[in-house]
Amino acid sequence: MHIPKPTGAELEILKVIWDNGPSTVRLVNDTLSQQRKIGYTTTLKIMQIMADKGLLKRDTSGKTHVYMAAVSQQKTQQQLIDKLTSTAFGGSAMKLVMQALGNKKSTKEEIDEIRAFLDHLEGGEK
Amino acid sequence: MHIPKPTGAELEILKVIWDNGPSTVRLVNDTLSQQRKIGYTTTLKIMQIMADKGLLKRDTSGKTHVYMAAVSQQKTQQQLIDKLTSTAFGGSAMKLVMQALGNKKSTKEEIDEIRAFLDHLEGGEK
DNA sequence: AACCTTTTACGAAATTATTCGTAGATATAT
DNA sequence: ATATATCTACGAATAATTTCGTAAAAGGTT
Repeated sequence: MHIPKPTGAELEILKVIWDNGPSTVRLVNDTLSQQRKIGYTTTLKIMQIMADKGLLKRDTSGKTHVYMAAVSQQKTQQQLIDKLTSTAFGGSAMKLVMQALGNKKSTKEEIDEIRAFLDHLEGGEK
Repeated sequence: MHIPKPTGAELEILKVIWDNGPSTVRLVNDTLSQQRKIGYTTTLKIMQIMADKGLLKRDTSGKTHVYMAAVSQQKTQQQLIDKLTSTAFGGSAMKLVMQALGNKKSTKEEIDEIRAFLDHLEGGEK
């Protein structure tokens, strides 16, 4: 089965669950409600849809269902980066990286961190 | 006036115009048609909407209107990166960069290019 | 048991985005 | 000038996403 890319609202929910671990609709909705106006049944509905799509798994043994992520944060992030890279950066991840670095005030620490990361990357190459 | 973020179909069209410069609906549609099935009037309609939104400007002096980008590729790319950063990377552009670099086979040349870019960045700091 | 609260299920409305058919205008060719 | 092709304008159909009202089920409490 192919798991589709999460929509905007779905991504919001995934973020809450990635941060908090397995969660009830109540917790997710309380968290989202701090950011924007959203009804309980709206959150419920989207989470049900996500379970159908395979984005979430759920434990329905109790009265209150517990939902957990069925897709990893990392894989999802990569999926989104790939999409953005191909749609807006002509397929070049490097261009995306440059753009992300360019318009950003970076501290020396952050820059050094990336340098270290590059060294590590290069070291890992055969 | 606030110019909204382009939708998926709008971004496709912007890309064609960024690549080719001021373009007619015909050219844009011919280009998009090579990638996927899309009717002429669909392309026309979206481009008209984009002009209304302020994403495109158009010269209507001739019979065949000529559309040009009203938003720069760079600014739009940055806007998309910012969105992705905030929605999927907890606001950290660095995390996004790491992720983009990490799951990517990079050549030594590309890595060196980024190093040079980092040096330049650091040099540019006040 | 009768009541109150919380939850799920369902369906449909509202919103946003995409698609295209049809009509009328404008130009080009014969 | 009539026919043909191309273009814009307009409106509406379709699709995808987000929203929430209502009702029934499940647990709690008294």
